[in-house]
Amino acid sequence: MDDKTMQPLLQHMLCLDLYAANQAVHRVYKPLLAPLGLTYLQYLVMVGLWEKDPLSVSEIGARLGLESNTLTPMLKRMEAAGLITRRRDPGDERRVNISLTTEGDEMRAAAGEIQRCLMEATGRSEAELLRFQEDLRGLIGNVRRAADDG
Amino acid sequence: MDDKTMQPLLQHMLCLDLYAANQAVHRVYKPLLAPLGLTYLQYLVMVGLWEKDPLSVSEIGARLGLESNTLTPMLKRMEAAGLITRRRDPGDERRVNISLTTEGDEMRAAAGEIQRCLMEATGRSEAELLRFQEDLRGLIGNVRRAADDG
DNA sequence: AGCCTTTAGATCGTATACGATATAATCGTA
DNA sequence: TACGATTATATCGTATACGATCTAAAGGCT
Repeated sequence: MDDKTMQPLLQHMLCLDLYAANQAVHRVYKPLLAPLGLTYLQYLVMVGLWEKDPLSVSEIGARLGLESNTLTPMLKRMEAAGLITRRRDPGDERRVNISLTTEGDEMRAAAGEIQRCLMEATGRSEAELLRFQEDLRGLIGNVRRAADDG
Repeated sequence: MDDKTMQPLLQHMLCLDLYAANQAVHRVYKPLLAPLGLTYLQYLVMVGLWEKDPLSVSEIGARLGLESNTLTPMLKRMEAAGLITRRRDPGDERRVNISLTTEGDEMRAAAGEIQRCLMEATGRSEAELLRFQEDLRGLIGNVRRAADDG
């Protein structure tokens, strides 16, 4: 086994493909979200709020794998854009409840079409995507456990 | 079909899983790379240079899907850290050749072990990972084509 | 009640990302 | 050979990410 095979070749690295896949998906979303004035991450927050409203900052963080250091500035931008409101929870003053404004709620109508575009962009059937997603989630679980242990 | 099924549920969104997968891998790498003083992205650049040296900025960009607006500042940081050198190509003064310093080249030795840790973190066999990677690359290709067309 | 710990957000500094734009070098072609 | 188009990199502004640290509120325990 020579030097070449001992080192991680870029073309063999799964991490790079995950990086590239995420980037590619991000790039499909951007032009679809631009007319709504939403970034990719902001869209993911909106999807969460369309499911359940209100959500605390940490509840949003649990869904997206992010913490207040990333979320607080972004949520302030979304508040300034008139998409959401931020209010201290009366029952627990540590928590900040995030709610959709009327304007934010009305964007929900555009989301179905965006999701359809994404499905189509993958060139896969719904069944294929579900199988792939299941595989991906198993891998995520393993990697997260490894990160927490190590 | 009610409102709920018309909207993209967060738990069904593949994009979120790709986002989470990338994040999880990133988090496994970080502590492994910290002793080397490398960020995740800087590591990916180093891997490229361990394969071929020198590389131009755009050659690195083609491998990582990034452009000079991201790479130039990062490469300057790597230069300041003594990992690489940046020199204009004498044959084409538009190009900037990136080369490893002796210190940068010597880090190569640590890369094999890091790669092994990552493989292990996935909890998958090499064959399983290759199959998954092939699937992922197919999906990336489709999504990129969709992004370029649309 | 007093006090220690935990929890939820916020802040700061640094490092990606990327659209838009600028600049200089090279190329193509009339 | 002049000159518009293209190419390679750099710069700027804004938006993520995240480790480290701070503050305030809540919880637990004596």
